[in-house]
Amino acid sequence: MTTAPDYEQMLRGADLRVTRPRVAVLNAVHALPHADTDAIIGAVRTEEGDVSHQAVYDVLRALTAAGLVRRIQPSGSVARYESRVGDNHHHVVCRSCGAIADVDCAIGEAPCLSASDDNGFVIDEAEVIYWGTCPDCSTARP
Amino acid sequence: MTTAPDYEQMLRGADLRVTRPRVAVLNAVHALPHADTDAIIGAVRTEEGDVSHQAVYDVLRALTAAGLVRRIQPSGSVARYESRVGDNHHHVVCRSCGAIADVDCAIGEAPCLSASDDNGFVIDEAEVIYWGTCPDCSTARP
DNA sequence: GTCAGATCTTGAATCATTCCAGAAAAGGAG
DNA sequence: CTCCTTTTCTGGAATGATTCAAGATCTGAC
Repeated sequence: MTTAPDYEQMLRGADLRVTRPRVAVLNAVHALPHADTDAIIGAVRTEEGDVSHQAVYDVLRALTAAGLVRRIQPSGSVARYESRVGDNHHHVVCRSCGAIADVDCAIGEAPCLSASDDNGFVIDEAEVIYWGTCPDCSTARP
Repeated sequence: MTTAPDYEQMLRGADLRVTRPRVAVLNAVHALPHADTDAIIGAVRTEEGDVSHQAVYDVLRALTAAGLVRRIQPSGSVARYESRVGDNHHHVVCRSCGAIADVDCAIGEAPCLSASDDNGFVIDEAEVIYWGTCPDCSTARP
């Protein structure tokens, strides 16, 4: 991998206490892009031994609130988490197998799009999900 | 309302059998924009008497597959349904209260956006969700 | 080292959604 | 109009992600 992020430093920077479960979850989210909660729990337990699923849920919520991870949840999918934050990129999701890939945003800063009519809402982010078919599924069933 | 849609005609046009629950669900979705399943079940029962929740779930899935209604599900929300289909419009969602409003798409046809890098995916739709604060919540807590 | 408060553990509860098997109804043919 | 086949609806139970609750443990600051 690239320069290993200093997870402890990241936590302190976000005013979060440094605990083993938190470091393990941060590590898992960085190692498994777009992983769901279950996969993260598995990775954390492999690395750290017993950790309650509840702790993982709590940690993920805290990290999301602190902006250290980003939560995404395409329709029909469970919650997934990724470590790329701050660059307002988007996602392409496979309708067939649910695979997710990153798509860079041309603008890079939120909100990258402006609404034609904001209905009086104060908009701070435009989230784009591209729906389609991934290469594997396209090949399997042309 | 505008000219009352002929729900029976719509169902036949989509090669779906015409049943009381289906007409009632179509009616409810048109009457309650962005309603969740529970609200639709309530509206259907008010109008039609006892209808099992299972029937409503089945009908909503059939109508969605037929393209008569559109299913939307912003992160952290339950499934919601709307009757505007075919114009590829988008939505603005309030982070505070969950309110949803429609936003017309400047292009109008899917996919209205093209990805900077499609990762090999065949993309057929670009779904945009604007996140922000609705007028009510903005006023309540400035 | 001590302490208050944040965080983790364990175990149960909630809630949207789905699965199942049988009963009922719709649409087409005779 | 009546019968038959297929789809659809009913009723009840199951699933699975996520959350709630109470008490034990750990972190960071003094």
